[in-house]
Amino acid sequence: MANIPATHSYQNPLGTLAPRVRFAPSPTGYLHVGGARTALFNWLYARHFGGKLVLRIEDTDAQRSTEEMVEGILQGMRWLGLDWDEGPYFQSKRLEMYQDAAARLLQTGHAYYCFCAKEELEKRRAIATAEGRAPKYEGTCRKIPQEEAARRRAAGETAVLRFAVPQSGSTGFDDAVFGRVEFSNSELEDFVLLRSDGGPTYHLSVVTDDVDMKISHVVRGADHISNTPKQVLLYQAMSAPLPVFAHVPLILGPDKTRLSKRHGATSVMAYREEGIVPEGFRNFLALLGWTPAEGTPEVMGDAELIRLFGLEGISRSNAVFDRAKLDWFNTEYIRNYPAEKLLPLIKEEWEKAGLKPQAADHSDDWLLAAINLLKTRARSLKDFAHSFRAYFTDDFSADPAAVAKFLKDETLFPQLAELAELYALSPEFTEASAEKILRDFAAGKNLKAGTLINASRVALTGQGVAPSLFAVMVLLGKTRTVDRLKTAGSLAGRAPA
RNA sequence: GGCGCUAUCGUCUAGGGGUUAGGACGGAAGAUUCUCAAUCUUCAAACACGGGUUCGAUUCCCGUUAGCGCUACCA
Repeated sequence: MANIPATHSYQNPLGTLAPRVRFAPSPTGYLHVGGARTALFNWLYARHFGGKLVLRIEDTDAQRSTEEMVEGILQGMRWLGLDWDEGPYFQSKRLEMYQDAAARLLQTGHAYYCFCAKEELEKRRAIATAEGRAPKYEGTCRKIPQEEAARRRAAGETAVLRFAVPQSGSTGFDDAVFGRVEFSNSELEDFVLLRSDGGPTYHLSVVTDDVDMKISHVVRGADHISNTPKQVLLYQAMSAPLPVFAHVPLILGPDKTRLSKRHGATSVMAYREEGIVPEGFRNFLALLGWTPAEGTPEVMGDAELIRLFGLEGISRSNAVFDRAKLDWFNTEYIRNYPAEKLLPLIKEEWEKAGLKPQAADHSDDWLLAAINLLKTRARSLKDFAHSFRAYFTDDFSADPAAVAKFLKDETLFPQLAELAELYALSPEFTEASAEKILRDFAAGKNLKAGTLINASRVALTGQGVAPSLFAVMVLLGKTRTVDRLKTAGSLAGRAPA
């Protein structure tokens, strides 16, 4: 703990040297944006303090959990570069432990068997709701003497195990983000610990595991605030020290409702598909609900994020997921990445688009030069396989809007062909020479150089937007430049000149 | 419905008893003229409402409203 910055308050109720945090997703869906942000915060916290991140898969709901989702979550974490130090542990493999914990709770009088039929409870709940009463379990079976309950169990009667919530007083905790949160015990119902099939429910498995795994800081979504008092009660019943709870506000869609499928991409892998670079996504996510000290630039790499991260910077209000800002982060990262780092990522995009790059000189160096020329204009990795396609293959088509804007005048085609001849004849082919030839040619024809430049750009790249034309020419090389200028007419959808 | 949490530009947020309420994204305008998705410059844009407390509230307190969360033999 020697290198903990003094600016960050650090308390560790478990007294372990460094914090132990966990990310505990339920594999009932892919790693979604909210889950990824929770994972990220835990990861940043662990890395900042040199602690451990435990990955735990909460798959006690056998109906809804699938192996495919487990793999999806792991994939998402790997893509985001969030490595964990322990696990993944699977709750489905720790069932005995929960049952032991439940047995102890029964023994110590903190739990009791409930024989009420599920259907009956549902009916009662429905009536209570209809009458405007709180649909809370009345504690009917709490009155059953222990011996009688044991007898009925032995006779084979099915039952769930419920936690006996204190009937008065209140339960609270000091949240690192929200401060003191207090709930009256009368608001809490005798929640189920063990289902009738003997499987644990969420509350039991979470706190049993968090205690067993010596989790010092529970950093999770704010949707768990209301669950926390039940868990606090469980810690107390188990005579275990409370961890620090830090609840993180939720991420909402643009309509301010909880982020969900109807807001588009919900799995983080969908962002990879869209050409988002992981570090950019991570940076964006980190700033949703957390702000470092004032004056820090928003673009921060891992090291900076880890150095600055702390629970005290977490906000208490929900944050709206702003796609435009994500895209901005993405462009920042792409432009600041060295081409060497971009190349493998871009190769994936080419593969996905079925594009086989034909480098002018067949070398990676050429590809890197091309990437360096283009990267300041990229918004997504996908651009390299789509709007930048013409740089990497001769098999491309023109953007109709660009043609309409710069290449609609038919008289341009013979001019471009003539210009192409000049280039073909020129012994020199540099940015300066290419520019001189074009400008001289334009002057001779009494044409505006800009008109010719713009037309050439479309002819060469199929796009209305590109880097400086002469840089593009040199990059493409003389042969391609000449060819494309000559065939501009067919590219524009007209008969070849 | 009950309980809990939250409330500063459209969005992410800084700030905090007296400020021209700051920044970033996005938007608008201009510059550049070889395009803009590049670059530079400029602009618009917020303290939810009502009561207190106070010399003074956006800031503290209470209420209202709104949003979100929880209210399962899901997690």
